[in-house]
Amino acid sequence: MKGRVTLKDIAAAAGVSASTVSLVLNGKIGSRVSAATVAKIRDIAENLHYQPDINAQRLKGKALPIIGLVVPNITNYFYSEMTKGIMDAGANAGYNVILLNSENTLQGEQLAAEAFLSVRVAGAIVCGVCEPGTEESVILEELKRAGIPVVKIDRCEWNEKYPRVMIDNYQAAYDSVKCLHRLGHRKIGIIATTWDLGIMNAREQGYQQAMKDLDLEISESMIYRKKSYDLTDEEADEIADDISKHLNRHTAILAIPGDVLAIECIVYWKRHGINVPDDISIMGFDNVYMGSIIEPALTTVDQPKYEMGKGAMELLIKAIEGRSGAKRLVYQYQIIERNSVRNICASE
Amino acid sequence: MKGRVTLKDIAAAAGVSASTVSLVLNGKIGSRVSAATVAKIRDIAENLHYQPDINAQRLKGKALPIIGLVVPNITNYFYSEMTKGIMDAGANAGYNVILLNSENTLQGEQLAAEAFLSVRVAGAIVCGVCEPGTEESVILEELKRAGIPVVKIDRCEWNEKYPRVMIDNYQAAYDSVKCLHRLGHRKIGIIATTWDLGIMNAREQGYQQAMKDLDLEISESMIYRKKSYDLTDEEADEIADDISKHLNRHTAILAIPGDVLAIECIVYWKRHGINVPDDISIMGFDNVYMGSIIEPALTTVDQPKYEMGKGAMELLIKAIEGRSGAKRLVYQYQIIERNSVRNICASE
DNA sequence: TTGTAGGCGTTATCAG
DNA sequence: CTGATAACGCCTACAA
Repeated sequence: MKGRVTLKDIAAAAGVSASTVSLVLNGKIGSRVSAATVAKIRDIAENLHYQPDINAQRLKGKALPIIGLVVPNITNYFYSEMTKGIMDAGANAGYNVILLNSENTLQGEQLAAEAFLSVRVAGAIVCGVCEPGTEESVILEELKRAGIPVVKIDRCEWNEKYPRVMIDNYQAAYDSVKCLHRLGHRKIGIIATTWDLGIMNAREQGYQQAMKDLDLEISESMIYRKKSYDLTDEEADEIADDISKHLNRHTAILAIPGDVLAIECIVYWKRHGINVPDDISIMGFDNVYMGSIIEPALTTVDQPKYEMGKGAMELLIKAIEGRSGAKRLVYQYQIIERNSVRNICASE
Repeated sequence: MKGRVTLKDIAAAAGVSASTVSLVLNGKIGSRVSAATVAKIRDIAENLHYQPDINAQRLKGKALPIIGLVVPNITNYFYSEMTKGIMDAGANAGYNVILLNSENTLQGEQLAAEAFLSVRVAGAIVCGVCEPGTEESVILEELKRAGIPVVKIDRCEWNEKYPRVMIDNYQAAYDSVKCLHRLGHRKIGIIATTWDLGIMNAREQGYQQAMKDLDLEISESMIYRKKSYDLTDEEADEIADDISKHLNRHTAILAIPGDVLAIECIVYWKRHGINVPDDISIMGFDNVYMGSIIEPALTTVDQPKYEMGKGAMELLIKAIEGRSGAKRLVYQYQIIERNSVRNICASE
């Protein structure tokens, strides 16, 4: 006794066959079923709280109204906001979301791919892992081979074959440097990563190019690198500490891994008596809610997370339904100037 | 051509029947299939990246390894942390999670219930809505009637029939008042809600009782009520503003709806030149990450969100597998003293 | 040691 | 107007 109400139950209650019930409930009656029967069936279905079994429907060729989503970590506001956009756009179109955290791990992403394959999701949205290896594309290929459309979001290469949703990370970093420059900064350091991630490389290149174009000098000592993928671990403190020991090297730091790391630095510096932005300026990336709360409020590059999520879902739905969509959706970023960057020009 | 690899494909490739493949892949061979066949089948399955269709498996009576989860809003750190606990515990046991936001809306929860019914999830975890009405239980009853085990989390009554995971909200609020009292506060106000929510009522009663037991006076004017469910809207500012206009009424405020609201107040007060904790002390609920970042750092009641999520999932799995589990899992809260509450005793 | 048959809930096709 | 029937992919008896 599983309690689920099936077509048969309704058929039995209505004294008709299951196929008639199916016809009625799917509205596929060109005035072929008597009005009385229709009413009775609808009524019973309502009373019994009938919900079609989408698994059985899928067996008959209908796509499952479920899509898979992998993000590194749902606990991070950046991804949860994005996820909400995805879910909302999905709900509008009747799609539900199976959510998985990859923990920035190839294995996590592999597990997600397997789950998606098993579930026979209608499509998948992937915010990829950092861990290097060609295997990531292998996983995506697997989904593709199985006929599951994939849309990548945030973490993707500017040029690649998968449909993807992103901002122009290169240009955003470029503009960030220009912003710092406009505020009078000349010695601009960067917290970069060792991650094998297109968007991080793009941001770093944007930084390099901007520095070059502005005739500013870069030395290796101004480039700090985050190795671990966790933005709030001891390594964050180490980097913050390292920077604080060389305050003369730079007046401003661009934290390209994102706001969470920038915030971690600010917190660390505060604890150690280093003033932001007087002793050091810092600029983040992503525009996370916390950045507007912390003191000083964080200057950052806003990514329209929610909208990007929505866009990704809409793109995916197009792909699922066989309509062609864009190969690349580029959203506008926006530099939000707050108080974590000192205006050197003004103060002199 | 859907691309999915099925048992048949493997059978064809191996030159055996589908049932043999099924037997082998399910390990149900008491030395009944030849080692060579086994090896061949395993090999082919591997190469073809075969993943069983769990929808088809479910039709055969096996429970879907998918559970449903409704939370008010995944964007809120409290719920995302909880969600992570649920997902992690689920992953350990092979369960995936379909996530839905209710937006604190009965309709949202209804939609979730319908989705869960359609998907035939193996079980559901519900963090209920605020909106009043008996309908919530109707929805849960619907799931139950369909044989879908339900575990409630965070938002539940102390005494009710559903298995549930929570802290002792009454006692936590009671202890919060005692904490404020110990720090020298006597005029203690509260931000309560108008929501029809057991946990909020419990917290409010805990506050009332503690005040009584400590011989402290309560006047209606010390009780502010949040009506909307959104903790960061204009109403939050209105309440903060209202409080700021009557600083003589109270030296401390207990924000029982949660940290997010408390933080909103602090931000508002800062913008308006009111000092926390010198002009007013405030204490939150939940222990959200942001609370440790904001200045002054927020004194609050920690709920073990991640562990509660894990516990809920483990409870649910027991229910799914027919093993009996606890009816109520009560986790320990912990008062975390930071700097948003002034120590009046020390400063005199 | 392996194959065949039936059925899970649904839908589509074809009879009645 | 309505009912059988087959099929989707898988699993389990049972038959060979």
